[in-house]
Formats: sequence, C-alpha cells, structure tokens
Amino acid sequence: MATVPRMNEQESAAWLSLISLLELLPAALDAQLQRDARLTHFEYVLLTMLQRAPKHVMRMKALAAATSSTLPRLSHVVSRLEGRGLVERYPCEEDRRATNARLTPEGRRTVIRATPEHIATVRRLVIDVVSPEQLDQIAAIGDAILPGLDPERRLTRLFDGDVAD
Amino acid sequence: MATVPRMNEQESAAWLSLISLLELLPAALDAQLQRDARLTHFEYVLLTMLQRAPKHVMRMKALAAATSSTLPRLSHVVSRLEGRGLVERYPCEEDRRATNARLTPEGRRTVIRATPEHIATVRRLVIDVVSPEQLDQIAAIGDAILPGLDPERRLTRLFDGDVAD
DNA sequence: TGTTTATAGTTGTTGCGACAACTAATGGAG
DNA sequence: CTCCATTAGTTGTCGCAACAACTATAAACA
Repeated sequence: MATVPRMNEQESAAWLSLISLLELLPAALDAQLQRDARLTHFEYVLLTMLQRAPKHVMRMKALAAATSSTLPRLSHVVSRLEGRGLVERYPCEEDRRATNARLTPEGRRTVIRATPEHIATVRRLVIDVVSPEQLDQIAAIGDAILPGLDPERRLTRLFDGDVAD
Repeated sequence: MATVPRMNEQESAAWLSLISLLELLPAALDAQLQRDARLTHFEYVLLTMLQRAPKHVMRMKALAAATSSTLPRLSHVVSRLEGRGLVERYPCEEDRRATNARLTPEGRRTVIRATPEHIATVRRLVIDVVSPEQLDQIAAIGDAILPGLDPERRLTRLFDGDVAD
C-alpha cells in the first residue's frame, strides 16, 4: 500500500463533524422513537416502506433493499414486529421461495401515529437548524458518497417501483 | 403538539441522503477496521484519543466526553481493551473516585499500525469523492446540527485540553 | 463534625445487529 | 429429465450498546 498523506485541517474538521453526526444522530432518533412509539429507527423506516408500498405488501428481498439491510437482519426484525402484531408474513404465490411481509391495520395505526412526532424531531434536530442551501448540499454530498458505500445499488432504487405481489 | 407540515421534495431528498449515510457509513468503517485491526470504529477513536493525550493517559470521564459516549459504555469497552493488553487502568492519585486509562506500548503499536489503512479508507469512501467546497460544507453542517444533539457540549471541547493526570 | 448530595466508575441484564450455517425452491446446462 | 448452481429466507450464536442498579469517594452544608 502506498503511503497515505495525513489529513489537513480542512479534512480533519469535516471528518470530525461527520463521525460525530454518525455517533449522535442515530442515538437521538432511536431515543425519540423508542420513547414515543417503542420503535427503533430501523423499524420505523421498515414500517414506512411497507406503508408506502401498494397494498402495504413487499417481498422480504425488496424490503431488505429498501431499508438497506441484509435478509438475516430483516428476518429477525420482522419476526419481532410480527410478534407485536404490526406485520404479518405469508408465502408468495408466484415464487414459493419468497415471503411477503404485509402491514397489519395495527401496524398502520402505529406508523401513522408515530410519524408526526418523528417528523417534528427530524425538523427540530436537523432541517430547521440548517439553511435551504445546506439541505441541497446534504443531498449532493450523499449522492457523492453513497454510491461508493452501496456497491449493489440498493438504496438508490428505493422508489423505482420494485414492489411485490 | 401543533401539526407538523410534511416534508417537501428538497427536505425529503436531504433526509434520505442523511439517514442512508447514517446506516451505511458506520458499517463500512467498522468492517474495514475489524478486518485489518480487529477494532470497532469506536475502539479506534478511543485509542486515538489516548494516543493524542499527554503521556497517553486520560481520565475515564474525560475519555467518555472525548468519544461522546457514556461511562458505562466506556467502562465495558476499556475492560475489553484491557483484556487484550491495549490499555491499562489505574486509580487516579488526585481524586480517588477517578480512574485513569493509559495506552500500553502494545496499544500504541496497534493504533499506529491501523491508522494508514483506516485513513486510506476514509479518503476512498468520503474525502476523495467530494469536492473541497463540500468538505467545508460538511464541517459547517456539523456545526449547525451537533450543538442540538449534544446538550452537554461534550464533543465540542474535544481539544480544549481537559486531560488527566 | 456529621449528614447529605453530587460525582466517578463498575457491573448485570436485556435487546439488537453481524455472521455463518442451514433449508427450500427456482432456473439452467447437459 | 437430472443435476447443479443460484436465489430467498430462516435460525443460532456471538459481540456490542443501553439502561438500571450499585459502590465508593468527594464536596456542600448546617
């Protein structure tokens, strides 16, 4: 490996900001959702994806892609949500290897009830404290970094309509 | 609670970028450090803080602040690192409630050996894929968001010289 | 000085995520 | 048609983080 130059002031400042955000923001989001809806942030995103999908159904595979997670992780999380009656699983007709995950009415109520307070938190912690220009900058920075983190391009096709059933 | 307006396109795009980064970047950093040095990102940051401190010693309290963590978490992590011979603990003389954590020579070797590959990864994943202007933007965005996440201002005084012993 | 309150740290329990191993069904290649 | 590789998903184990409960020392106060 060739020698890697140390970071300069500008780079260090940016990197420190970024890892601090990485450490603190997820904790803040999880804390609010846990308190108000007994959900992790990941569970909230998962339920939201199902809520937006046609008929509130997605294949596990598509749901894993949409939430940028692995199938093992998703399977465990869905098992827990199923135990709480928020999601139900049933085998997919067209491909009998596949499983569909569907939001139950109770699950819909949960996500609908949790959303306002969550959005308020996101606004309070992030959106309201940065300028509109900075919002665009965040999106652009994400567009620059994410492709390199996401070799299989899972997140990037979130809304390209790969739905199940 | 007053009604919270839904997010517009601009806000959603920024928010999606941000939570995607929050999900994927830590995993990528942990994976590299785990593979090359059997360290979590948190452990690497911790060792680096000790490495930079005078005499490679800090009080647990100061180390918790510097790594933006809680004392319980830190205590567990230091216990593990101590078991691997990378850190040692000893009671603080001036305040017998306190404990000092000191980097061992082996710990110093570990962090020194891990750093080049880690910096290379940070460059490859983040620094090299954004523009210099975007680096400044990241720092500015962090400055805007972090104070609201960090009520006790732990991170912000990382280098204000609150060292131990 | 004796009592209370605050500070510093450790430990135990619980829950989630990562990884590996496994089952089951599909799609090709011969 | 059969065999094999691939795909979809589940399950078990292990490691780490969060939270609560606890100990011990120091500081505040009366």
